[in-house]
Amino acid sequence: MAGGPLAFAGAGGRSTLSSLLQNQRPLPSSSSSSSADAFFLSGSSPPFLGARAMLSFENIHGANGPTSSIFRPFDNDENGEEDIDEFFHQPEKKRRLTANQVQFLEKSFEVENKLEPERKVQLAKDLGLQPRQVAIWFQNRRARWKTKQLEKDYDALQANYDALKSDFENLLKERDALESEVLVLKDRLLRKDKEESENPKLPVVLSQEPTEPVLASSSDGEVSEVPILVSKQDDICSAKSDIIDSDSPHFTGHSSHLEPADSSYAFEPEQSDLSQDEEDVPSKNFLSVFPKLESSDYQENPPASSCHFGFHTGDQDHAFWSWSY
DNA sequence: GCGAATTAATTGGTTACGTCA
DNA sequence: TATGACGTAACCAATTAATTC
Repeated sequence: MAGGPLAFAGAGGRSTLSSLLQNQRPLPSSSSSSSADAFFLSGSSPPFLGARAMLSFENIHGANGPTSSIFRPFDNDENGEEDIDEFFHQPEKKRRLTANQVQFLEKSFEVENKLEPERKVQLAKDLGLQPRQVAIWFQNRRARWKTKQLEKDYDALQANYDALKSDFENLLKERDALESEVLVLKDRLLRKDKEESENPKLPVVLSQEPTEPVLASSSDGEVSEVPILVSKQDDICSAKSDIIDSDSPHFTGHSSHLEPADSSYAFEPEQSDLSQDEEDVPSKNFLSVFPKLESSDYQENPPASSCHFGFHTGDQDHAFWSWSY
């Protein structure tokens, strides 16, 4: 950002001798004796060359009317001293650049918004301006460009923010919907558990001797296999829900029937499960339990049916295996 | 005539570079 | 040769003031 040797010259307000020499605008308020001294002592071009050059350009392009009397003294040596004095008391008027000058500068700015010294001099020459004026124009033009750029950036950021906000709100709505769905499903499971607990059949099946429940008799004495299997699977599902939701009041009761092989890790999600989507959490969590359980003696006797969960139930293992087949 | 917007120019500060002791 | 002081130029942000609308 800092100015290098290739940067353009004379834009600063530093009160060095060279900058004073470059200061071509003897405004009444700023025309100090130092600048005048610099002018007279240096013996170089008058510090008013800028305005003069501007007017000369205007004369060339016929933009701003007749030549100002200000510059007659510099063109006429006859009464120069008197006119110089008149010049010093002439109020300086800021002249706007002509449309042609601005257009030329704009095109140049589009090519490169930094101004090398050679380019500055060339532009000044082409436009009939002081190099300092060209430098100032580029400086102001960069400032305007930066302001517009900031506005653009702000708009872009605002749009980005709005889009993200909208996405976030949609996600919140989606989350709320999913939470509602989870509540409905939980409620359904609880009701199911309640119905099962009120129905004496199902708990009895699980608490019976292993060999008997396989083909348990119904209350009317008929042997029925299918209903029992279905009931057991339903019960497993209930257990599943209890595992998921250990806060459930039914959890303790069922845990006596479906005691995990090793409770120290049975409810511990596998590492890989931690990164899973929360979608369908219950089933995933539920399934994630059983690979752990496989590490027990269950692994030595691979099940033939999906109902073999390998719960470490001690003597009751027989009941499961019998039931499984 | 007046106020707002635009813009040329100034001011003051910072930084990079060259020179010199 | 390395280094610090100094001068110079370029740059920027903020501001002023003339001009235009």
